[in-house]
Amino acid sequence: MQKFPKKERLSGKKAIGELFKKGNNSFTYPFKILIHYNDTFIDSHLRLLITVPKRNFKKSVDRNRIKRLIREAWRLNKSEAQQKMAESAFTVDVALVYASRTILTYKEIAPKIILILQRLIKEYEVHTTTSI
RNA sequence: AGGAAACAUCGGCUGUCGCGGAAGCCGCAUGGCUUACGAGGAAAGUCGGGACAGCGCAGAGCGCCAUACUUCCUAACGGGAAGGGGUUUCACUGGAAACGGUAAAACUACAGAGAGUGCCACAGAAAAUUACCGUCUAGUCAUGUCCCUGUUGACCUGACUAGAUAAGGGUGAAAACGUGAGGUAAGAGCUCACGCUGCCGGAUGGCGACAUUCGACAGGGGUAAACCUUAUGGGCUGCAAGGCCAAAUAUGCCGGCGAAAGUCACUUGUUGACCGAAAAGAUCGCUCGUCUGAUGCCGGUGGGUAGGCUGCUUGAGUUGUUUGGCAACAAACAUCCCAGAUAAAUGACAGUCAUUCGCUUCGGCGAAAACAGAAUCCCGCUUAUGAUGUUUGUUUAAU
RNA sequence: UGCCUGAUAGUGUAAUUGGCAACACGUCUGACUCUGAAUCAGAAGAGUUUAGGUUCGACCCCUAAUCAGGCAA
Repeated sequence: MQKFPKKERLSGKKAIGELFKKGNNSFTYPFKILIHYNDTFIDSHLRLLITVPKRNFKKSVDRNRIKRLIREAWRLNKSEAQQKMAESAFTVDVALVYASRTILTYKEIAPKIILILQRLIKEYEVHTTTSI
């Protein structure tokens, strides 16, 4: 099943503030990526936040479309990462900030998301070994 | 065929995977399954107006703000409908001219400039009860001419003084009713004829704005999207309003804040209490009024929390028929329940069928598909928009 | 969500009862210098964010739009 319920989405002023304040910053075109490891388990093992800045896209139609495409790509490809993290005792928060100024199609976005998820798995393995 | 206005609709179906709340079922529970439903005409701008909610009643006067032809519609509006007046354009037409008449189209923030104040650059004599040049009359002086040589004759020209006048002075965006005649020392609506405009009164038509007509009077520019006058309306704040629950905490720190006249008490003074209502504060501003008024109030600063439920979607509602009305719209009857998210759902991929465009070897192939995304709800306005269809009237061509 | 300001040469600012759009820096040309900078002289560069209206006349007044900035919770 390739679902994407509410629990796997990051929400709440406090959690988002924490993520943007303490998260590790990296960049993979066209996304700016923020990752933060919570010490305790909250709702789900992997939580995602999608952001499209209003500065680059003035019309809410465009912002909505980009967010929907990213969410769709994430939903269809996230299962591997979720399986790896299934036994851990903490939660990984991820924020994707869309940094391009043009609207990409689904066929362009999907490979990038797959790439980002693979990197995420590698980073996760490093994090677990060092922390233990 | 072109362009205009109004209204309606924007992709359909199948498959695979998802999202949101609702209802039902299963489960101790996290949850799972099924069913139907799930963006717009502008959801936008936040420009008007309401509903709803809260605020130490919101009251009076002044100020402030908004609106401004009439009637009607509406819950209300700065919105809409119908009508009136005006402006511009074009055609025909009357007249010597000034200026009108008829018909059509487009536009119209359209109360008052004859209540008051201000302003009108440059140019022009003058920009608003004018007077520079000019024109005319009278007087004084000077020069000259004439002859009847006058104490002080007549006339021409010039200067000065006192008055009359507003015809002409070609400027300007705008010039003191227009044209013609009379009249006069010169002139002037000073008078007359024709025409124009305004105001008052009467009559007729219209609910009314107003129109037509008669009489009398007047002819003193423009600007109120300058101040203003008149009339009407306006309490303020907004669903992040407001209510409830949970969690957390600090009556934290700094500054400011009064008591007239009077009574009582004893510890007789920077005392306490009563009465009273001052300072201060609230009500958009000011004055009054009202209310609060000491473990209190006001201002500043700082700490904690920042989760959930409700408000929340059944409403000036949708669709249809009939009736009334020129229309906006209203009434009656029947019918239906039709989004409620919260870092924020309404989607992705594949195929196929329609629509439009281009190329066609007429088999097809390729491409495109506007403006744009609900956030308390509703009625308007404004702005952005590619098509397709229907209706209406208009222009051109043909019959 | 609800409000409030502003928009003028390339840049920063002026422009008052509504009457010729101004100043500084920058740019360009010339002079000075072996060359450059500084200095001196001169020139160009806008029609006032856009559209409509009021007025004889609009940066200024009114209406609508566009863009930018700010405030409250």
